[in-house]
Amino acid sequence: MKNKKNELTKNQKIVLDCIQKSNKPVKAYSILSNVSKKGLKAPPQVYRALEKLIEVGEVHKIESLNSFVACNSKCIEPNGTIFSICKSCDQTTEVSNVALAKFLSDFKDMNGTQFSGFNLELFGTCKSCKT
Amino acid sequence: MKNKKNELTKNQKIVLDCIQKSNKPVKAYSILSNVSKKGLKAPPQVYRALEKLIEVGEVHKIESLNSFVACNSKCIEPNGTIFSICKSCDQTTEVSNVALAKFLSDFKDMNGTQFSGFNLELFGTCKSCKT
DNA sequence: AATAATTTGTTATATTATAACACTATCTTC
DNA sequence: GAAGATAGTGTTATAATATAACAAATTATT
Repeated sequence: MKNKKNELTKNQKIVLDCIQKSNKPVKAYSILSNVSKKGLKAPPQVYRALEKLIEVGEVHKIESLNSFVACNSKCIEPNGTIFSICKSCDQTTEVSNVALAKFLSDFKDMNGTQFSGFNLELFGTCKSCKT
Repeated sequence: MKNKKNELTKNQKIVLDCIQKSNKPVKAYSILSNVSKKGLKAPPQVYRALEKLIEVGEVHKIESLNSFVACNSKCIEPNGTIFSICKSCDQTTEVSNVALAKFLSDFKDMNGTQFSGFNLELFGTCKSCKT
């Protein structure tokens, strides 16, 4: 069942706020230490908020970094994520490329069945790390 | 520097063999318990073998499952991996689709720079889980 | 208000992964 | 084939990531 106004709860807001304020993917325990002053003192509190935020699409997990980012653009693809990740500094940005998103969404398996979701992580070197 | 014959070492062979015998991605600690009878008794022994096997391309890590699979096909793409993962049973297969691989390899960032690598995980429901 | 569902706070513990160090084996080159 | 370099091994300890389980509090529904 939903929240009355379909809004995020206190803890979920606190965690989301923390993630949004970072310009890089954040690790769960880093979130935990950042929000401990706001009353979230144990891992489950953070992980539960993360789970919900991911479910509603406000947050994505960067699997290869075990880290979390806020959804910036309002994703162009509801069933998939595309990230560009700097191998050197972990700076990560959500890639909004219509052609790529469409290619992936439309992609079918050998039996012609469409996949229900995808996650693409592109690795490279970011601008600041190149110089 | 390489091994004399450019071969895998004993521990690397043991770990690779264990992964190849599985029809699903295997977790590091599952490998550990499977190979303990062959003398690998501590996590670092497994993780070091995995690191090398990944480096030489014999094994890939499935990030969203924290698990490892053997490279079956000899990948069509040297710099990227594409997996199809069953959401229900974790059955995973490496996808060898030339068009998709080419699309991803050729994909460029906003500045026109090619990425150096990619990992794509496609989620769906496998044949046996559908029935 | 009574019930149901969700969220919270908390403790404990499971799971995944690496640091550090002493030692051994192999490779290189002279 | 000895000396130094490189890579792999065995081991202990611990770091980092994530979840189970349960009681209490909050919010929504009737």
